[in-house]
Amino acid sequence: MRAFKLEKIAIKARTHTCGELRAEHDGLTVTLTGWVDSRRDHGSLIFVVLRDVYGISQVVFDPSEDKQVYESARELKNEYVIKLTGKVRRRPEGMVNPNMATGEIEVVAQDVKILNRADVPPFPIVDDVDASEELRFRYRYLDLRRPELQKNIVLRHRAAQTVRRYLDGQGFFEIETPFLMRSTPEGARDYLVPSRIHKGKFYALPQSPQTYKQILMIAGYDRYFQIVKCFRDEDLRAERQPEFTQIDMEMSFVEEEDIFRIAEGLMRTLFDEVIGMSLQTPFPIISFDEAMQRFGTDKPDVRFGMEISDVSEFVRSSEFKVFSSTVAGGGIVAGINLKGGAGYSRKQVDGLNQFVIDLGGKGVLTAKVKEDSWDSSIRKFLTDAMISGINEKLAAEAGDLLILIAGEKMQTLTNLGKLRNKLARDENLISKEEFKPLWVTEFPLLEFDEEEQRYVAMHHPFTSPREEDLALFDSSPGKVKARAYDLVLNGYEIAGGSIRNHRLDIQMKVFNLLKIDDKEAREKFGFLLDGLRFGAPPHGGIAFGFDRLLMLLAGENSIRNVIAFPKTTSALSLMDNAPAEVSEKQLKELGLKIIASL
RNA sequence: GGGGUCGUGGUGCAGCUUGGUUAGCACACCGGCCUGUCAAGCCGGAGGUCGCGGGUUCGAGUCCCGUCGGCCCCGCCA
Repeated sequence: MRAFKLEKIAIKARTHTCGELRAEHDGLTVTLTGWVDSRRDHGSLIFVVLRDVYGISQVVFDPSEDKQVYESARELKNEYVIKLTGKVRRRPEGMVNPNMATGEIEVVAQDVKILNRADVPPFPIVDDVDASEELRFRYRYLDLRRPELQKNIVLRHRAAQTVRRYLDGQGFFEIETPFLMRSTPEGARDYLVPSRIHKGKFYALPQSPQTYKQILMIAGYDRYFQIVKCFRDEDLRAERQPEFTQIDMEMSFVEEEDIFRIAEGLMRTLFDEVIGMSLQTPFPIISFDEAMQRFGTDKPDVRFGMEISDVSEFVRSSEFKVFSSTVAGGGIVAGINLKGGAGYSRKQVDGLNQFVIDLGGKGVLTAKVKEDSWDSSIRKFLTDAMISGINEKLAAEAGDLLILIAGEKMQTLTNLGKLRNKLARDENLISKEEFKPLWVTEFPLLEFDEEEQRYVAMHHPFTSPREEDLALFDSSPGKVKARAYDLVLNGYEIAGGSIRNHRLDIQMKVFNLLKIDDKEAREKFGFLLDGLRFGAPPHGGIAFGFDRLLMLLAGENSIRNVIAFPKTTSALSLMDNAPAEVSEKQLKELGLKIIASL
């Protein structure tokens, strides 16, 4: 990839790129342009490594070849931009560098021209840079000059082209949707844009093009896609940026399986063409309930085991109050088995306990499994039958560490799920080379929001309920399942979507459950509701988190390393200092006034 | 909104627990030597007042409070 040939670029200033010269070019006179990567001065022999985005080449300045050119090389410093002409020759016996793509040859300098000088950079332009991320962000143009990041950015380009080619081949049309749209209720906090022409009114930047793509289906475009920026004004994480890119898709006349096949085909093509890895399709499917039960999360990492087991049945009548009363009160006792973890020290076990307490739980109870019994503070409260039951359920063997949590069902499972991930990281149970995608389906349509004291959509308010659950709408809305699905890869949600409501009556029923009355629905989503009245086809779609997917393809653990200009965890851009104050004049034009910042 | 952690020459770190000599090391940088390096080597040199503000103290990089910023996590993210 980095040995791109110059003939394809056709720039007069140079004849070749820094990455393309090989033994076959021996004897050729070439001109290269690029940045000085390093200079090694041997007194009367100077080596300069020249770099561009395509690779690096070694240049030799030899006074016995050309005294004057040799003298001018003494002036070269790191990151100077130069144009260099010289003769390619095979390196002498024993001097070949096998770690370098161009290591068989070197260029004997005949002429060098400094196109621009450079100050000493604040950090070296090398792959294993140890500069802080803060510094790298401030000088992002230098950071982006590092081969490692250039590789990621080029990988991103390749992936985007692959997406376009694949989806075009599947009959999708790429259609742009507005960035300036109206703010809608539900979901994430919007980024707002004040209107100058209509003072006091605001546009919102899209959290996703959701309504537009549904409108496109109603308009008959059949298959739509877009590689598009989305904006959410929420707090950041290693895998979350305030603006991020989605591969957004929507299709008419489809059911879940149709979308799975397209999404799987896209994944296969991406993994094959971008990193040369073949994925097995179809991907396995598990339900939301099963994911929660076995992994304590709706985005399980299935590259390792350590699954959660519910052991409530064994301790229901235990003398240990914490267990028996939890189960009696409708809660559960569940646990995971850290194979070979019996060697954990008191301090390590305390650490696990504190981890769960920090998550808002009550802590953990542990048992070190011995040949005939347990080494545990709760041993004395449990009968032999209880212990062997739990042992069997958790597949416990001597030398294992069992970690149990008692409490409300969802919280217990969730905390065990987080503990499971933490332990896998701590114990290095995760293979870096492996990719294990799976579909998670049968999500609840709604979840109860304690803060707002009402149901909110788990996916989004346009998601269709399952036909067979319509009867539950009035009696127990919390039990209604949605026709929604997530694609999970190695513990990351990399895509999510649903079959949408194309029938107006069902859409209105969902709005009513969300406590959005007819008037508000009409006001906020009138255009979409009207559209549903004029011949809306059944439709559904999915959106991939492009940055997250690239992070996994590139083997990075932060989304920031696959985004050219990312923001910090406090949503700042350290290079250009956004966000920034604006002039009085600008505010006045917008009819805005800043109230004292708190 | 909350928790954790970090902030010391250009860069990465040590020093902080037990306040007190010229704040130490490595890399980078500058000068010199060196014809086969590719983490080049050898010799020499310059460069910091410890994120910022306040406090305690005879005395603060070191203790306390606040604040700003980076990173990680919880909440949040349909």
